[in-house]
Amino acid sequence: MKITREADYAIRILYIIKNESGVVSAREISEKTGVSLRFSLKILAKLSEAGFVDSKKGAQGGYFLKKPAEDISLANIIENIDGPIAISHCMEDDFCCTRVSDKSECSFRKVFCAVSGKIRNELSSMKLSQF
Amino acid sequence: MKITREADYAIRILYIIKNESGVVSAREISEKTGVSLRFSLKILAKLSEAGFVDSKKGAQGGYFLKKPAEDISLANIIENIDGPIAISHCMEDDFCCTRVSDKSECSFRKVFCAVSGKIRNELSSMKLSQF
DNA sequence: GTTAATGTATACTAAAAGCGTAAACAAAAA
DNA sequence: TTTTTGTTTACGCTTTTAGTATACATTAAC
Repeated sequence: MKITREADYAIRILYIIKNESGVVSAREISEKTGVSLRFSLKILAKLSEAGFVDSKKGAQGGYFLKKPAEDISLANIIENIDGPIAISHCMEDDFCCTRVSDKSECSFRKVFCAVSGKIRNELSSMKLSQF
Repeated sequence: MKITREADYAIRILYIIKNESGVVSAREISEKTGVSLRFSLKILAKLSEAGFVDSKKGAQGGYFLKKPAEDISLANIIENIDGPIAISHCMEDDFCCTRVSDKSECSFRKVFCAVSGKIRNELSSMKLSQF
C-alpha cells in the first residue's frame, strides 16, 4: 500500500532541484535530503534516464530540471521509480485471473482497477510546481 | 503501492463465506479460492480475531460471517490484514519527519495524508454486500 | 594537457517483508 | 472414542527493498 522510499526520495530530490536557480551537485542534494551520496546518485541516474533531469559534468557541474515543473506530476515520478500504480496484484495477468476463467467476470478486479485509476488521477493532478 | 496477496485473498474468502448459506469449511474455502489449506487457515484465524467471522468446531463445522456484509468494507478488511492505509513511509513518525524540524511544515507529508484519506474513503464505501 | 570535481554504469550485499509450510494441539459432533 | 474440524506457534524459503562498492568516463578550471 506504500510507494517505496526510493520514490519518496525521488520526489524530494526533484523538489530541491526545482528550487535551486543553477545546477545542483549530487553532494548538495545528498546533504539537503539526508539521503547518502551513493543512493542519491542512483536515484538521480533513474531520473535522468526517465527524462526528468539532465546533468552538466565536470567541475561546478550538477543536475537541473529538463522539463518545466508544471509538467512533472507525482504520478509521473512514482511510476518511473516504482512501476505502474496498481492497488492489487489482482491486476496482473498471472494472478487472480488464472483462477477466474473470464477476466471481465472478476468483480474485484474491476473494483481494484477503478480505485487504482482514481489514485492515479489524484497523483497526476499534483505537479512539482505546486510545492 | 499494493495491498498484499494475503489481503486480496482475505477479501475473496469473505466473499465466498458471504455467498454460502450455512457454514463453510476451510477445505471448501481453499478449494474455491485456490489458496492452500494451510494459508487459508492462517488468514481465517486473522479474520476471526478481527471479528469478521466466527467458527463452529467439530464435524460439519466451518466458518460464517459474524457481522452483516453491509458492515464490512474493503477498507476494514485491508487495514486488518495489512495495517493502516498509508501511501508513503513519510507518514510514519520516524521517517521524513526526523529530517524536517516541524512535521506540519512538510508539504509532502500533507499531500500524502490527503491522498491516503481519499483512498481510504473510496475503499470504505465498498461493502462486501455489493459483490 | 593535467588535474580535480563531477557524473555513469555495473555489480554486489544485507536486511526486511512477503508468502507459504509444518507440526502439535484443542474442541466438539457423530 | 474416533474423526473432523479449528487454533496456535514456530519455522523457512523467496523476493523486494535499500543501500554500498568499485571502476570508469567526462569536462571545466587551472
